[in-house]
Amino acid sequence: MDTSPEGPDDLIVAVEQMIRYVRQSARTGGLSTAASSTPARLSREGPQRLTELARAEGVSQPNMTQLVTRLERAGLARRTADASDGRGVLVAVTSTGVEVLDRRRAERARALRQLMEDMTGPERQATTTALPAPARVIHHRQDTSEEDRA
Amino acid sequence: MDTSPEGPDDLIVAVEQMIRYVRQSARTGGLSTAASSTPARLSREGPQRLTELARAEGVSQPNMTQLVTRLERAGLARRTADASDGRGVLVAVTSTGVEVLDRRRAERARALRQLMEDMTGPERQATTTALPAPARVIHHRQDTSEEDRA
DNA sequence: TATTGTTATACTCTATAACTATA
DNA sequence: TATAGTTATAGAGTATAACAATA
Repeated sequence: MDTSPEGPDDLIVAVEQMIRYVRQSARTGGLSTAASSTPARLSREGPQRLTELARAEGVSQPNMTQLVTRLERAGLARRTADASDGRGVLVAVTSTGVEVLDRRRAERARALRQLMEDMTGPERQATTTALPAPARVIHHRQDTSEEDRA
Repeated sequence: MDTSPEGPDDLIVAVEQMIRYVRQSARTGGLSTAASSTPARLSREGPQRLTELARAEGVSQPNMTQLVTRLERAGLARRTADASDGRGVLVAVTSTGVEVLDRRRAERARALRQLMEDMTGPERQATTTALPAPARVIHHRQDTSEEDRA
């Protein structure tokens, strides 16, 4: 029943190695994946409610509370009161946060570019073509399950 | 000097999404990446010294001490004294550990297979071809830097 | 009563520094 | 003195449960 000759095991190993590599490269910028994903979203989509953020990032509300506290301490994000709802807070990225994001993005891009320079032409070609595919499928899958929950 | 039309940013996003997906799927088995990588290595290569393990996994010695302690508590690994060196310990995977690894491997394979079923034929083809390429380059890069250190 | 956010608690994963025991 | 391993300490990142404030 195997669709691919090598079986999925090789792919899993490949993905795990890529995970390690990217995580290490990401750490160079001083931010973990969790710590950078939220500022990135805030910079993309503007200030948001804490609950909304937690849901969007797929983490628990207490987790997001802590994460935002850490981001605030690092000067990357800011809490402001929500004028329309006394219970809520709005979380926004700071200008420092945006700068750090840009720097980090550049570093990761450099790491990935260097990785691809070490590939053969066909490998590079195939990678460029293939990599967005799993992402697309995952994205679609997540959207669908969110609709299920709603 | 961009080699690819889309630029590396799209690839980074793709990789990050894959990381999240695989991490979530891996968690299903009850073991994090760190907690499963070491038993996997032990099952592949046999019992090893703690220091050796730490170096191979790229973590600090205290980290490995803790990790092995957790694995022992979970019944997945075992410490034995090294007869030839009173200071050392040998870490081995248990039969339970091997079973859990197998189960986990199957679960991940299923997740990945399902992911690939949602792809178009060409996407699937390209993914199978491309995914091992970054892994190969990363692997080579790690080997080289280890030689540098030695 | 339901929702928003925080606090309390606990566990994994990670690191560095200090320590113990053996070589 | 150098090496192997553990303990101490600290911080990120994650979760659930309990709580306070507001709607």
